[in-house]
Amino acid sequence: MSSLTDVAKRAHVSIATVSRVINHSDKVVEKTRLAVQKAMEELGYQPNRVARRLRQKGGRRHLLGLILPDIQNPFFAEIARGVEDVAYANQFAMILCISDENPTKEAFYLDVMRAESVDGVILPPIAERDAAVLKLAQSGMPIVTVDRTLHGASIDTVEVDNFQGAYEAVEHLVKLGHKRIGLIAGRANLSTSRDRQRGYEEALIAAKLPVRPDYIRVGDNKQASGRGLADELLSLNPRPTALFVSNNLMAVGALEAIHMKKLKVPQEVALIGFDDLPWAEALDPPLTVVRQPAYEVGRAAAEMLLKRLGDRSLPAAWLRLRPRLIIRNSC
Amino acid sequence: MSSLTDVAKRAHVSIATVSRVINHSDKVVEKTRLAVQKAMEELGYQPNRVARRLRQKGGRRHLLGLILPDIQNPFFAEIARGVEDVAYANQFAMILCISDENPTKEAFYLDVMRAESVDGVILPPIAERDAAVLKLAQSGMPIVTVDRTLHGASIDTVEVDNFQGAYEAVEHLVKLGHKRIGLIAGRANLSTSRDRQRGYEEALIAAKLPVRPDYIRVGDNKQASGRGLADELLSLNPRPTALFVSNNLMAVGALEAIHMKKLKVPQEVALIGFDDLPWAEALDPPLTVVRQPAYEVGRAAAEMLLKRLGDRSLPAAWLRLRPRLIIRNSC
DNA sequence: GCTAAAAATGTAAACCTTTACATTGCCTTT
DNA sequence: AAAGGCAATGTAAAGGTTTACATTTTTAGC
Repeated sequence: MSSLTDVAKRAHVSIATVSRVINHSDKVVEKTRLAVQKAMEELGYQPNRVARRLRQKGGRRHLLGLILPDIQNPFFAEIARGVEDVAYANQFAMILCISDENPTKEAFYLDVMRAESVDGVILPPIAERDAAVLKLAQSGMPIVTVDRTLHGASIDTVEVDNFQGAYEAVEHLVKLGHKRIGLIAGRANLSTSRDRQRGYEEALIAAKLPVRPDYIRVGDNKQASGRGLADELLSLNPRPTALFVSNNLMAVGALEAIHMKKLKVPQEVALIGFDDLPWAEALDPPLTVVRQPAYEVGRAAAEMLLKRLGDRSLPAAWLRLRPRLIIRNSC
Repeated sequence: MSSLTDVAKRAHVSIATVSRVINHSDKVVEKTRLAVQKAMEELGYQPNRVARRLRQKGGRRHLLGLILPDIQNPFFAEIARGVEDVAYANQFAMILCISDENPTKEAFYLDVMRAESVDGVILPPIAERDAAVLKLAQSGMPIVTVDRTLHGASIDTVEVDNFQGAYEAVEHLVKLGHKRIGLIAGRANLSTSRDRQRGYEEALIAAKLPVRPDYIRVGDNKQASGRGLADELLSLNPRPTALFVSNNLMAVGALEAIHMKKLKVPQEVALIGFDDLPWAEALDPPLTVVRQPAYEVGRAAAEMLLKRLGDRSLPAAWLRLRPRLIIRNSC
């Protein structure tokens, strides 16, 4: 692996000049620049990003971090695509780490981000008060939170109107005549879960329907918990005629539970999930969902981060995107 | 951000000693070690990974790269989980990049890996002869290829017996009495696609059935192409009574096409996909698939890489895992 | 208590950049 | 023709770590 020194020797100039050619090619006279470029080419020289980052303090390192709680959730995967597209278009590399909804792991990867000195980090915080994220933000690392709200600091944020999405979903069920609507809520301690639950409750209240605590179960956003809790809800007497499920994976789980109980969808149970799935059409039946614009969330977050990198003094931005109810055949 | 020097000063020792405490705490006497650890704690010291990597040449940098062609494909996402679990258990950070099946992008990220000087890289090569990967491998970077074979170098590999999986799938269809079996093959230029096609053909030949070129379509592994090609195949006259689809996303697409044509599965068309899906149970109908042990592929690859990091002189290892036919209701 | 060996610790160079500051060389002005 | 100014280039330090080698301290054997 050739270094600056090798190039400098070959081009008969100093390393400073080579460095200048690489970075701000202005202060170098044409002839020298060409000689250096020729030497770089001949040696197949590639700047060492590690050394560069060690030296460079606040600069653009063209590296951006994304920490996701669960890569197997298509919602997050779609966010990743959005971020990546913007990053790549701007010659930024995106490195992705998986925190697995595990605070220790998140802290570990936040530290990796700091230590690798990425330019900025995008992440859905694991908890509403996430000390590790806050600490990194306070240390001056540009951070954009997505999907979930973080309390305790003013940080760039892109989120979706979860309340609205849930409200519309439940309203839709009400309009279809459902009076007993169950909720499988998402992990507590997540702003999204709470907002969706609030949307559910308010929609019921607006329809003058009772909010029955026994119709509300709290899951962990995983498929298995959706299955288990749907099973519980559907064993109730009288059982709910409709279920609103607060996340995509749990919705699939609920569907499995319904199939296991051999109930007909939507005749015996209606089902609405939060988050779309690329194969929602192919499910049995095609699933009605509240679609979050996940790709746009990712794009917007990356753009926001890039903007902040350009000007650190910008006030914290807050973008709230609107979800959309996609009606298929499950209710 | 405190540095080695700060810790050294505070503990009244030299930076070398501090470094030793951090790395191989053997050569340091108990008392000193405690003093250093105390100082580190008080200062909240965290080693600077960038500086560390700059210095450390062949050593363990505790950073490992994974480049995946498509994060939205659950198969790859599952591999990522496998790799991540092993990495994390060994205090390695895993950084993940998305090449999007795009050679330019792959080359870009390979360069990022080199430049960030990760300890090693795991990836399914985008093409069978992937010059960029070969070049990086030749430069001494430990590489483990997964899922797909790379020609032109002896490199650690973890793959799945694609031939066998496809053979069993088609054999199963034959046993059920199907005589006209269509194939939606995967992207050309991928070893997996070819092996699966070979399995399909040999199974037909073994059953003394003709291999009809018009029953074979080549897709790009994306959902949309599965939909389109299934539509084409099912418009043929006589149309195939069964489809074997060479990847999960295309299988979902095929399912959509079948639904659009209002054909009954499995009565009118049987369907088998390659790669399982976490929600295959909830599809209409639950999809029969050849399940690849993706998680194990990831785990094995990471373990292989870690092993190689321990001893560079090891001969290239080659692990072939067996897929399993999971019979559900689509045939 | 002295010496030699072993163990612990310290010193300084190296890794590859970037960049402040110094130097060189050329051009313009009087 | 000399001086001053400016543009181009060079020199060297710094960034935080690891590590070969040098030095100091401890231990053991007598």
